[in-house]
Amino acid sequence: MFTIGKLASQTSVSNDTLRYYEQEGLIEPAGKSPAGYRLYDEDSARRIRFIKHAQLCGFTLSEIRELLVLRVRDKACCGDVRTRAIEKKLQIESKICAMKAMSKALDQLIAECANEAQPVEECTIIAALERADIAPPVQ
Amino acid sequence: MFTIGKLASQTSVSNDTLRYYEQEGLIEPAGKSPAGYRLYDEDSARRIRFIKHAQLCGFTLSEIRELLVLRVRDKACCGDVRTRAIEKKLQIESKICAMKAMSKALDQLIAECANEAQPVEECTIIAALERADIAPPVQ
DNA sequence: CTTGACCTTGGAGTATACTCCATGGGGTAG
DNA sequence: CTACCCCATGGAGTATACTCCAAGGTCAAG
Repeated sequence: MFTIGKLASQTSVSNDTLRYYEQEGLIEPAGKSPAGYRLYDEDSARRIRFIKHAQLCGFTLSEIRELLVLRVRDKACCGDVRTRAIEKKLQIESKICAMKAMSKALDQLIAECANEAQPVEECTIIAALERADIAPPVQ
Repeated sequence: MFTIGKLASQTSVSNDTLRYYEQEGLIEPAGKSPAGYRLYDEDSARRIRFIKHAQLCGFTLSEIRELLVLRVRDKACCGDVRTRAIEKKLQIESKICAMKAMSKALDQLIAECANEAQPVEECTIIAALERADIAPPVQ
Protein backbone atom coordinates (compact mmCIF):
# COMPACT_ATOMS: atom_id res chain seq x y z
CA MET A 1 0.00 0.00 0.00
CA PHE A 2 1.35 3.41 -0.95
CA THR A 3 0.21 7.00 -0.76
CA ILE A 4 -1.09 9.24 -3.50
CA GLY A 5 2.28 10.79 -4.31
CA LYS A 6 3.76 7.36 -4.98
CA LEU A 7 0.88 6.37 -7.24
CA ALA A 8 1.18 9.72 -8.99
CA SER A 9 4.87 9.39 -9.77
CA GLN A 10 4.49 5.72 -10.62
CA THR A 11 1.80 6.50 -13.19
CA SER A 12 3.04 9.94 -14.29
CA VAL A 13 -0.20 11.60 -13.24
CA SER A 14 -0.42 14.47 -10.74
CA ASN A 15 -1.85 14.10 -7.22
CA ASP A 16 -4.51 16.60 -8.22
CA THR A 17 -5.48 14.54 -11.23
CA LEU A 18 -5.78 11.40 -9.09
CA ARG A 19 -8.04 13.22 -6.63
CA TYR A 20 -9.98 14.58 -9.60
CA TYR A 21 -10.44 11.05 -10.97
CA GLU A 22 -11.70 9.94 -7.57
CA GLN A 23 -14.11 12.86 -7.47
CA GLU A 24 -15.33 11.85 -10.93
CA GLY A 25 -15.91 8.28 -9.80
CA LEU A 26 -13.12 6.75 -11.86
CA ILE A 27 -11.02 5.44 -9.00
CA GLU A 28 -11.27 4.69 -5.29
CA PRO A 29 -8.36 4.32 -2.88
CA ALA A 30 -7.88 0.74 -1.69
CA GLY A 31 -7.96 2.09 1.85
CA LYS A 32 -7.18 4.99 4.17
CA SER A 33 -4.43 5.42 6.75
CA PRO A 34 -5.40 6.33 10.36
CA ALA A 35 -4.56 9.94 9.46
CA GLY A 36 -6.90 9.83 6.49
CA TYR A 37 -4.23 9.44 3.80
CA ARG A 38 -5.42 7.70 0.64
CA LEU A 39 -3.73 4.32 0.25
CA TYR A 40 -3.39 2.52 -3.06
CA ASP A 41 -2.25 -0.87 -4.30
CA GLU A 42 -1.07 -2.39 -7.56
CA ASP A 43 -4.66 -2.67 -8.73
CA SER A 44 -5.01 1.12 -8.44
CA ALA A 45 -1.96 1.55 -10.66
CA ARG A 46 -3.48 -0.85 -13.21
CA ARG A 47 -6.67 1.18 -13.16
CA ILE A 48 -4.78 4.41 -13.81
CA ARG A 49 -2.94 2.76 -16.69
CA PHE A 50 -6.30 1.63 -18.04
CA ILE A 51 -7.62 5.19 -17.87
CA LYS A 52 -4.54 6.71 -19.49
CA HIS A 53 -4.47 4.18 -22.32
CA ALA A 54 -8.16 4.59 -22.96
CA GLN A 55 -7.62 8.35 -23.14
CA LEU A 56 -4.87 7.82 -25.68
CA CYS A 57 -7.37 5.78 -27.65
CA GLY A 58 -9.63 8.81 -27.76
CA PHE A 59 -12.11 7.90 -25.02
CA THR A 60 -13.44 10.72 -22.82
CA LEU A 61 -13.42 10.30 -19.05
CA SER A 62 -17.15 9.60 -18.99
CA GLU A 63 -16.77 6.94 -21.66
CA ILE A 64 -13.95 5.49 -19.61
CA ARG A 65 -16.17 5.49 -16.54
CA GLU A 66 -18.62 3.35 -18.52
CA LEU A 67 -15.84 1.00 -19.58
CA LEU A 68 -14.79 0.69 -15.95
CA VAL A 69 -18.36 -0.23 -15.02
CA LEU A 70 -18.38 -2.91 -17.71
CA ARG A 71 -15.05 -4.08 -16.37
CA VAL A 72 -16.62 -4.71 -13.00
CA ARG A 73 -20.09 -5.89 -14.00
CA ASP A 74 -19.90 -9.62 -14.57
CA LYS A 75 -23.00 -10.00 -16.75
CA ALA A 76 -21.59 -7.76 -19.46
CA CYS A 77 -19.88 -9.37 -22.39
CA CYS A 78 -16.71 -8.46 -24.05
CA GLY A 79 -18.89 -7.48 -27.01
CA ASP A 80 -20.08 -4.38 -25.15
CA VAL A 81 -16.55 -3.18 -24.77
CA ARG A 82 -15.73 -4.15 -28.34
CA THR A 83 -18.74 -2.20 -29.66
CA ARG A 84 -17.52 0.92 -27.90
CA ALA A 85 -14.01 0.46 -29.26
CA ILE A 86 -15.40 0.07 -32.79
CA GLU A 87 -17.59 3.16 -32.44
CA LYS A 88 -14.64 5.18 -31.22
CA LYS A 89 -12.49 3.89 -34.05
CA LEU A 90 -15.10 4.96 -36.60
CA GLN A 91 -15.16 8.44 -35.09
CA ILE A 92 -11.40 8.67 -35.28
CA GLU A 93 -11.28 7.34 -38.85
CA SER A 94 -13.81 9.92 -39.91
CA LYS A 95 -11.74 12.68 -38.37
CA ILE A 96 -8.61 11.37 -40.07
CA CYS A 97 -10.47 11.43 -43.39
CA ALA A 98 -11.51 15.04 -42.93
CA MET A 99 -8.01 16.06 -41.93
CA LYS A 100 -6.48 14.28 -44.91
CA ALA A 101 -8.75 16.26 -47.21
CA MET A 102 -7.61 19.38 -45.41
CA SER A 103 -3.97 18.43 -45.78
CA LYS A 104 -4.45 17.76 -49.47
CA ALA A 105 -6.10 21.14 -49.96
CA LEU A 106 -3.20 22.77 -48.14
CA ASP A 107 -0.71 20.89 -50.34
CA GLN A 108 -2.42 22.34 -53.35
CA LEU A 109 -2.45 25.81 -51.88
CA ILE A 110 1.23 25.59 -51.04
CA ALA A 111 2.08 24.36 -54.51
CA GLU A 112 0.15 27.12 -56.16
CA CYS A 113 1.55 29.70 -53.82
CA ALA A 114 5.01 28.70 -55.00
CA ASN A 115 4.44 31.01 -57.91
CA GLU A 116 4.37 34.34 -56.16
CA ALA A 117 1.79 36.19 -58.22
CA GLN A 118 -1.17 33.97 -57.27
CA PRO A 119 -4.04 36.09 -55.95
CA VAL A 120 -5.53 35.03 -52.61
CA GLU A 121 -9.03 34.87 -54.02
CA GLU A 122 -7.96 31.72 -55.84
CA CYS A 123 -6.50 29.90 -52.87
CA THR A 124 -7.68 26.31 -53.10
CA ILE A 125 -7.87 25.77 -49.37
CA ILE A 126 -10.46 28.46 -49.13
CA ALA A 127 -12.40 27.03 -52.02
CA ALA A 128 -12.22 23.58 -50.42
CA LEU A 129 -13.36 24.82 -47.05
CA GLU A 130 -16.21 26.82 -48.50
CA ARG A 131 -17.61 23.93 -50.50
CA ALA A 132 -20.59 22.24 -48.89
CA ASP A 133 -19.61 18.71 -49.92
CA ILE A 134 -16.48 17.95 -47.94
CA ALA A 135 -15.83 16.52 -44.51
CA PRO A 136 -19.06 14.80 -43.42
CA PRO A 137 -19.96 15.71 -39.81
CA VAL A 138 -17.94 13.86 -37.20
CA GLN A 139 -20.38 13.30 -34.35
CA MET B 1 -28.90 41.30 -46.91
CA PHE B 2 -30.49 39.23 -44.15
CA THR B 3 -30.58 39.22 -40.34
CA ILE B 4 -28.79 36.96 -37.91
CA GLY B 5 -31.68 34.50 -37.60
CA LYS B 6 -31.67 33.86 -41.34
CA LEU B 7 -27.93 33.33 -41.42
CA ALA B 8 -28.26 31.06 -38.40
CA SER B 9 -30.89 28.80 -39.95
CA GLN B 10 -29.16 28.87 -43.33
CA THR B 11 -25.91 27.66 -41.81
CA SER B 12 -27.35 25.51 -39.00
CA VAL B 13 -25.56 27.56 -36.37
CA SER B 14 -27.32 29.33 -33.49
CA ASN B 15 -27.70 33.11 -33.22
CA ASP B 16 -25.66 32.95 -30.06
CA THR B 17 -22.87 31.11 -31.79
CA LEU B 18 -22.79 33.70 -34.57
CA ARG B 19 -22.54 36.50 -32.02
CA TYR B 20 -19.88 34.51 -30.22
CA TYR B 21 -17.89 34.16 -33.45
CA GLU B 22 -18.15 37.90 -33.95
CA GLN B 23 -16.96 38.50 -30.41
CA GLU B 24 -14.03 36.20 -31.09
CA GLY B 25 -13.12 38.12 -34.24
CA LEU B 26 -14.07 35.35 -36.67
CA ILE B 27 -16.86 37.17 -38.49
CA GLU B 28 -18.19 40.69 -38.98
CA PRO B 29 -21.68 41.58 -40.20
CA ALA B 30 -21.68 43.03 -43.72
CA GLY B 31 -23.62 45.96 -42.28
CA LYS B 32 -26.11 47.13 -39.68
CA SER B 33 -29.77 48.15 -40.06
CA PRO B 34 -30.86 51.59 -38.76
CA ALA B 35 -32.13 49.79 -35.64
CA GLY B 36 -28.75 48.20 -35.07
CA TYR B 37 -29.63 44.73 -36.42
CA ARG B 38 -26.69 42.80 -37.83
CA LEU B 39 -27.03 42.33 -41.59
CA TYR B 40 -25.29 39.57 -43.51
CA ASP B 41 -24.77 38.58 -47.15
CA GLU B 42 -23.82 35.45 -49.07
CA ASP B 43 -20.17 36.04 -48.26
CA SER B 44 -21.02 35.79 -44.55
CA ALA B 45 -22.63 32.41 -45.18
CA ARG B 46 -19.52 31.26 -47.06
CA ARG B 47 -17.41 32.40 -44.12
CA ILE B 48 -19.52 30.39 -41.67
CA ARG B 49 -19.23 27.32 -43.90
CA PHE B 50 -15.49 27.91 -43.96
CA ILE B 51 -15.39 28.01 -40.15
CA LYS B 52 -17.54 24.90 -39.75
CA HIS B 53 -15.54 22.85 -42.23
CA ALA B 54 -12.26 23.95 -40.71
CA GLN B 55 -13.63 22.90 -37.31
CA LEU B 56 -14.53 19.50 -38.72
CA CYS B 57 -10.94 19.28 -39.86
CA GLY B 58 -9.83 19.65 -36.28
CA PHE B 59 -8.88 23.32 -36.23
CA THR B 60 -9.59 25.32 -33.12
CA LEU B 61 -11.33 28.66 -33.42
CA SER B 62 -8.09 30.54 -32.90
CA GLU B 63 -6.42 28.53 -35.65
CA ILE B 64 -9.39 29.27 -37.87
CA ARG B 65 -9.00 32.93 -37.09
CA GLU B 66 -5.47 32.68 -38.47
CA LEU B 67 -6.71 30.91 -41.58
CA LEU B 68 -9.27 33.65 -42.04
CA VAL B 69 -6.50 36.20 -41.86
CA LEU B 70 -4.77 34.35 -44.69
CA ARG B 71 -8.03 34.31 -46.58
CA VAL B 72 -8.60 38.06 -46.34
CA ARG B 73 -5.18 39.62 -46.13
CA ASP B 74 -2.70 40.09 -48.95
CA LYS B 75 -3.79 41.05 -52.40
CA ALA B 76 -1.08 38.75 -53.73
CA CYS B 77 0.06 35.36 -52.46
CA CYS B 78 3.31 36.18 -50.70
CA GLY B 79 5.93 34.04 -49.02
CA ASP B 80 4.51 34.79 -45.60
CA VAL B 81 1.14 33.38 -46.52
CA ARG B 82 2.82 30.29 -47.88
CA THR B 83 4.79 29.89 -44.67
CA ARG B 84 1.61 30.04 -42.63
CA ALA B 85 -0.02 27.49 -44.90
CA ILE B 86 2.95 25.16 -44.46
CA GLU B 87 2.79 25.59 -40.69
CA LYS B 88 -0.89 24.70 -40.75
CA LYS B 89 -0.18 21.65 -42.87
CA LEU B 90 2.47 20.46 -40.43
CA GLN B 91 -0.03 20.86 -37.60
CA ILE B 92 -2.58 18.81 -39.51
CA GLU B 93 -0.06 16.12 -40.34
CA SER B 94 0.86 15.89 -36.70
CA LYS B 95 -2.80 15.58 -35.73
CA ILE B 96 -3.33 12.89 -38.38
CA CYS B 97 -0.36 11.05 -36.92
CA ALA B 98 -1.79 11.18 -33.43
CA MET B 99 -5.20 9.99 -34.60
CA LYS B 100 -3.62 7.17 -36.62
CA ALA B 101 -1.87 6.01 -33.47
CA MET B 102 -5.22 6.02 -31.66
CA SER B 103 -6.85 4.14 -34.50
CA LYS B 104 -4.04 1.59 -34.56
CA ALA B 105 -4.28 1.03 -30.83
CA LEU B 106 -8.02 0.50 -31.19
CA ASP B 107 -7.49 -1.88 -34.12
CA GLN B 108 -5.19 -3.94 -31.96
CA LEU B 109 -7.72 -4.01 -29.14
CA ILE B 110 -10.62 -4.91 -31.43
CA ALA B 111 -8.64 -7.66 -33.15
CA GLU B 112 -7.67 -9.21 -29.84
CA CYS B 113 -11.28 -9.28 -28.78
CA ALA B 114 -12.69 -11.30 -31.66
CA ASN B 115 -14.83 -13.53 -29.46
CA GLU B 116 -17.86 -11.37 -28.68
CA ALA B 117 -19.40 -13.73 -26.16
CA GLN B 118 -16.37 -13.69 -23.95
CA PRO B 119 -17.08 -12.68 -20.35
CA VAL B 120 -15.63 -9.37 -19.20
CA GLU B 121 -13.17 -10.99 -16.82
CA GLU B 122 -11.42 -12.31 -19.90
CA CYS B 123 -11.91 -9.28 -22.09
CA THR B 124 -8.69 -8.76 -23.97
CA ILE B 125 -9.44 -5.10 -24.64
CA ILE B 126 -9.47 -4.42 -20.94
CA ALA B 127 -6.40 -6.57 -20.46
CA ALA B 128 -4.68 -4.69 -23.26
CA LEU B 129 -5.63 -1.34 -21.83
CA GLU B 130 -4.11 -2.35 -18.52
CA ARG B 131 -0.83 -3.42 -20.06
CA ALA B 132 1.93 -0.86 -19.80
CA ASP B 133 3.40 -1.55 -23.24
CA ILE B 134 0.81 -0.35 -25.71
CA ALA B 135 0.10 2.94 -27.41
CA PRO B 136 3.13 5.10 -26.65
CA PRO B 137 2.12 8.72 -26.00
CA VAL B 138 1.64 10.69 -29.19
CA GLN B 139 2.04 14.44 -29.74
C1' DC C 1 -52.53 49.62 -30.91
C1' DT C 2 -51.41 45.31 -29.40
C1' DT C 3 -49.36 40.87 -30.12
C1' DG C 4 -45.65 38.11 -31.02
C1' DA C 5 -41.62 37.04 -33.39
C1' DC C 6 -37.17 38.85 -33.84
C1' DC C 7 -33.35 41.71 -32.56
C1' DT C 8 -29.96 44.11 -29.08
C1' DT C 9 -26.37 43.93 -25.05
C1' DG C 10 -24.03 42.13 -21.15
C1' DG C 11 -23.25 38.62 -18.22
C1' DA C 12 -23.65 34.08 -16.25
C1' DG C 13 -23.64 29.03 -16.81
C1' DT C 14 -22.18 24.39 -19.03
C1' DA C 15 -19.02 20.63 -20.15
C1' DT C 16 -14.30 18.59 -20.24
C1' DA C 17 -10.12 17.79 -17.99
C1' DC C 18 -7.49 19.37 -15.40
C1' DT C 19 -4.40 22.75 -12.35
C1' DC C 20 -3.39 25.69 -8.64
C1' DC C 21 -3.95 27.56 -4.08
C1' DA C 22 -4.90 28.44 0.86
C1' DT C 23 -5.10 26.44 5.15
C1' DG C 24 -4.02 23.07 8.19
C1' DG C 25 -2.67 18.36 9.90
C1' DG C 26 0.91 14.16 9.63
C1' DG C 27 5.42 11.98 9.86
C1' DT C 28 10.27 11.67 10.06
C1' DA C 29 15.28 13.33 10.24
C1' DG C 30 18.62 15.75 12.86
C1' DC D 1 11.72 20.76 18.91
C1' DT D 2 12.20 22.42 14.42
C1' DA D 3 12.52 21.81 9.62
C1' DC D 4 10.57 20.15 5.83
C1' DC D 5 8.07 17.46 2.89
C1' DC D 6 3.82 14.90 2.34
C1' DC D 7 -1.18 14.70 2.74
C1' DA D 8 -6.13 16.51 3.43
C1' DT D 9 -10.17 19.57 2.01
C1' DG D 10 -12.59 22.97 -0.43
C1' DG D 11 -12.75 26.20 -3.76
C1' DA D 12 -11.14 28.99 -7.57
C1' DG D 13 -9.03 29.41 -12.14
C1' DT D 14 -7.85 27.90 -17.12
C1' DA D 15 -8.96 26.95 -21.93
C1' DT D 16 -12.34 25.87 -25.55
C1' DA D 17 -16.65 26.50 -27.50
C1' DC D 18 -20.55 27.38 -26.84
C1' DT D 19 -25.49 28.16 -24.54
C1' DC D 20 -28.85 30.47 -21.92
C1' DC D 21 -30.93 34.38 -19.72
C1' DA D 22 -32.67 39.01 -18.46
C1' DA D 23 -34.11 43.37 -19.86
C1' DG D 24 -35.38 45.88 -23.35
C1' DG D 25 -35.82 47.79 -28.41
C1' DT D 26 -37.87 46.76 -33.48
C1' DC D 27 -41.22 45.61 -36.74
C1' DA D 28 -44.90 43.55 -39.55
C1' DA D 29 -49.62 41.58 -39.12
C1' DG D 30 -54.32 41.86 -37.52
